[in-house]
Amino acid sequence: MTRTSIKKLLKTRNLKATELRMALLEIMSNLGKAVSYQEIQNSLINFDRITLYRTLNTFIERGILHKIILEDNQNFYALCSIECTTDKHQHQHIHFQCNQCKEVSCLETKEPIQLAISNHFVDEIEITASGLCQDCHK
Amino acid sequence: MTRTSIKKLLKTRNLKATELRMALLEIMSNLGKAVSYQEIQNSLINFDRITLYRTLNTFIERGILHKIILEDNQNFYALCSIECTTDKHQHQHIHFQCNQCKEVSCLETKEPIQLAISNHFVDEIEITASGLCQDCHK
DNA sequence: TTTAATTTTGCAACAATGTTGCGTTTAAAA
DNA sequence: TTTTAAACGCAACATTGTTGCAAAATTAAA
Repeated sequence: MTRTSIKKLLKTRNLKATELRMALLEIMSNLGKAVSYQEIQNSLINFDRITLYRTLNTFIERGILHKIILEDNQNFYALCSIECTTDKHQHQHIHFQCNQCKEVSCLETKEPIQLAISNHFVDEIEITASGLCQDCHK
Repeated sequence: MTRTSIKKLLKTRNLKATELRMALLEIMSNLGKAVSYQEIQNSLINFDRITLYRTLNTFIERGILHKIILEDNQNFYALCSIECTTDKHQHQHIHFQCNQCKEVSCLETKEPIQLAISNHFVDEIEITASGLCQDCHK
């Protein structure tokens, strides 16, 4: 994403284009993958961690980012597809972490994920898988 | 579980029957559901939190408990079915959290959960669902 | 029952992250 | 340029994760 398109995105979500917000979205879009909280912190320079904390939450609320929670309690963040809105995240994908390179990717599914559980009224489903990615599988 | 059967369980996993371990397993088996870390702490009296931390990890390593990680980074813990061993957790179930009463339950699936992702070699799958449980659905 | 060996505990100490309040600063509209 | 609502940055505190190590407890053996 260019700086201009990032500004546009922020405007559509009624958010001001502040320095940290711009920097965060530039990093996320440049990396083009799910990014761990650690990696986000390491990529930013001269930032305030409380502001980052609030920025991440704001972006999640406004449907710009989604959070991926993995086994070791490490949080990853990924850009939402354009369909996400302030009201609701619309993800039809699986989160996959490679056990070797530790990269996390969002894998789109062709068909909506369905899950019927007797006596339970399912609203949201989250699927996380781990194993080896193509690059790490010899 | 009776205190005797808890002691037996610990022995099969080569663990000494210490006070906190007994108390923790009594709580877990009495409640008979997935329990949040908070709730565990609140149910215990006069305990050392580092010991609890290590006890939980030990139990997970030895296949006595499994950890359930939910969206808000709240960890729940549940007793493993008898099939879990030191080497590997053998869970074929879905973790469901009710959005209203916040209870978490482990729902067994009749058939093994399968998931094929092109170019990815899936080892483990974790499925978390949220919605309303039977009691909260009017 | 007492002893011995090993495990486990409990404390200190530190790190990382979550969370809120509030005065100051900034972005963006007027 | 001025204005104003939004956002920041700092203080302050809470929770949880994590390791090392000496003391205590459990268990098996004598």
